[in-house]
Amino acid sequence: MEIVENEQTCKKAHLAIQDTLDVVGGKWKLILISILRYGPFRFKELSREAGITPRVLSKELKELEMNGLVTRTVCDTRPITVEYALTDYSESLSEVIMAMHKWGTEHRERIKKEW
Amino acid sequence: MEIVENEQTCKKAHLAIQDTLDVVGGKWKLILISILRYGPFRFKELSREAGITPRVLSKELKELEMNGLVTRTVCDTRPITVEYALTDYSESLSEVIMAMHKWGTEHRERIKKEW
DNA sequence: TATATATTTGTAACTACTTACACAAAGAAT
DNA sequence: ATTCTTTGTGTAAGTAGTTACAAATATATA
Repeated sequence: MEIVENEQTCKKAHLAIQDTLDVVGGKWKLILISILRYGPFRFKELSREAGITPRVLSKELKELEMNGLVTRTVCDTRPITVEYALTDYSESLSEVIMAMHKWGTEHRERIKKEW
Repeated sequence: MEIVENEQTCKKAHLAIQDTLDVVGGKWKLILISILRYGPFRFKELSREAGITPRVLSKELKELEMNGLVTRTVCDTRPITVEYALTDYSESLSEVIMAMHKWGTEHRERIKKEW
């Protein structure tokens, strides 16, 4: 019985990871969220900061908006500008972001020391 | 000066995230690691458990091995079997894995309650 | 009138990722 | 001799992700 239970726990575990990846997986979403943690950005600023083409940025932001992680606000300026900001809900991702930030930093240090 | 400092911090932050994604980003690596946390798996078991084709599994495991996260052990059985296991270093990813596991679980709950 | 701005979208090309399928090795079982 | 096993690899085909480029919109400036 132990083995079966463990198997089911294992399956549940990676389904949970899968759920997360479905929302913030891919090449850009976590990068964009980590940038927006520093404040709202306009479309072009985000594009430049992340090094992402407008075509893809537009698609990624739409998906983040649909998942309730980002808001899109049209500003009444000439020409019109659009501001993207994180939602309160996106705060729930802070542990994920911080853990990845920490690991990336430490891993880079480790690689450096190897040589 | 504040703005410039903030800009640099922001850039550093998403470079760290990028470093992490370079190692464990993509569709499969975090899934595989989360499975291997339940113990060593043989090639075919991993393939079945993750729902990944042999062709891709082989490539992913090689990359994980190159980055010091997984070991590959050939067992002296007939026919030969190969066991894959996590390294000690992979333990450093536990915060990332656990944070994603937690978020995925809670996000699924949230979605369920919406309806 | 001509030009410039910011935020997209449309199209086509290109690259990367993933799958499907067959097959190789090497001994074991029938 | 034939078939089965596990762990892969090779090839080709298909799907998804990304880029480059042009253009639309609406308005301001020269």
